[in-house]
Amino acid sequence: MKGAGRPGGDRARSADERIREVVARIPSGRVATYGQVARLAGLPRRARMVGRALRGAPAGVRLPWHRVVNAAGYSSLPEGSEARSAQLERLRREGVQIAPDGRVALEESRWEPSLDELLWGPGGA
DNA sequence: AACTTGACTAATC
DNA sequence: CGATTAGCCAAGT
Repeated sequence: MKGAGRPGGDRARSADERIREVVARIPSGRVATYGQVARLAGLPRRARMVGRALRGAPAGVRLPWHRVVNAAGYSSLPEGSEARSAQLERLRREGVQIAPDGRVALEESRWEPSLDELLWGPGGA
């Protein structure tokens, strides 16, 4: 049969799936950047794909999407949008410091997964 | 099938 | 600091 494999190789889960897994591990009170998530998901330089994955994430899949901000420390959601304020609101509630202009204190709150944390997810045990 | 968009980013000017 | 450029690539037109 011809439909044996997924395009791009079936040795791994889909990119979207891996991205979601990474985002799901970001601890409360911490934030990660799109590029960082991409890298951790094994997709270096594909930051845009992270945004696409989150945007297309079904409502049923509850992910801490609000813990992902851009490399400059700002929400990448449209300025003035409800989603944007919701994101900052949630982060604030988790204890993340946010400047008056909406910039997240990346230097202080960036998630730096330890080796243990990384091995934790995929059937680590 | 060509072209544009976009929850991005790092480098350069 | 802001503007541009180049890299990236799935989806949408």
